[in-house]
Amino acid sequence: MNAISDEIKADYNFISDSLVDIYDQIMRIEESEIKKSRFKDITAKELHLVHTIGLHDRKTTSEVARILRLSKGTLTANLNNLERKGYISRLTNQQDRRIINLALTDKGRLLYRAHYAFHRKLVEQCLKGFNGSDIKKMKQALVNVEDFIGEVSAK
Amino acid sequence: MNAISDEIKADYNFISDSLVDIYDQIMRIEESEIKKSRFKDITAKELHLVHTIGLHDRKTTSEVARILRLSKGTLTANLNNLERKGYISRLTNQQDRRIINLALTDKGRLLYRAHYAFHRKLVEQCLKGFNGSDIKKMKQALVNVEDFIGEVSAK
DNA sequence: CATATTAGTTTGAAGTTCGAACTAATTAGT
DNA sequence: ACTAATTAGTTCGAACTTCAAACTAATATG
Repeated sequence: MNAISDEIKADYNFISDSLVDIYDQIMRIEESEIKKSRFKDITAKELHLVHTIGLHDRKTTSEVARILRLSKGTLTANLNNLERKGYISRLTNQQDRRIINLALTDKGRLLYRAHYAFHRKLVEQCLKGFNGSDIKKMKQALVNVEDFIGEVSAK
Repeated sequence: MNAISDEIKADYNFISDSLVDIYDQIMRIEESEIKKSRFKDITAKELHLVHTIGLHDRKTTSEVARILRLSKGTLTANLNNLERKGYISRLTNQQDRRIINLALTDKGRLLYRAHYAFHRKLVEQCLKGFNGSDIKKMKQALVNVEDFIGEVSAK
């Protein structure tokens, strides 16, 4: 191994180690920020579910379960909690009355937007001082990770 | 809003939306990869704990609990499981016999290295085709996120 | 029209997490 | 030196999450 290679290795290790802890911390901060707001009764997991339902409006329970990789039973339990707290509503599909379409209530949409704004602020801070070509590189890095995930999953 | 600003906005949204799902998927893949190996009895959470103990050798139970932001009771339960499965050992500190120093067993170290190698491969794929200055930008982005987390936490 | 399939809920068991009470070891105060 | 206070880690019970299997209701199939 020469000096340049060692340097790159050190960079990779730095990035790898950084990434591990950052997400835990983001999760924790998201929850603690939300608990400072008017939405005190929401956990990080519930926030994640509200985010998913907001992003995928009026999807069925089964579809949302598949997206989040939760069992249907688990999702039903989570939905009961969020419905009780007034963040989501279950809409019986009139074409096929077995199907429930999930949607956010007004309160749920407010939470969704607050959460989304926080994410956006995080990304803005992350890319502070980056120019167009830097941002393009970042997008490429994310696409690379998605590809890697896809490859490993397919195997 | 002009055209350039809208484009940047779209980039931010793309990055923000990407990030949300990627980590869930990485967690899931880490667990499923590990279950294909000889370490079938390990969950994603346990893997995370083994990683932390490997990274912070011979730290006390309380220190590890603080790092992972788990209660001491929870950590004790997790350590019991990992000790039973043979991945970690508790070393009574001879200077102060209240203190337990945590360490990986040989088996635990093997798991740690396999997991670390997976992380490294992920980072390598992520940064595929990046030059030295691109990598520097990536590091900067991570430092920016850490700073943001620090600021929000301090408030 | 009976049967099979599908969507979602219920249920019970297993596992996780927390925080308070507890035990054992060490340190501080007098 | 002796008592009290503190500290490290464990135990315990309650609350919550998760899953998978059994179940109910609605729709599709042959």
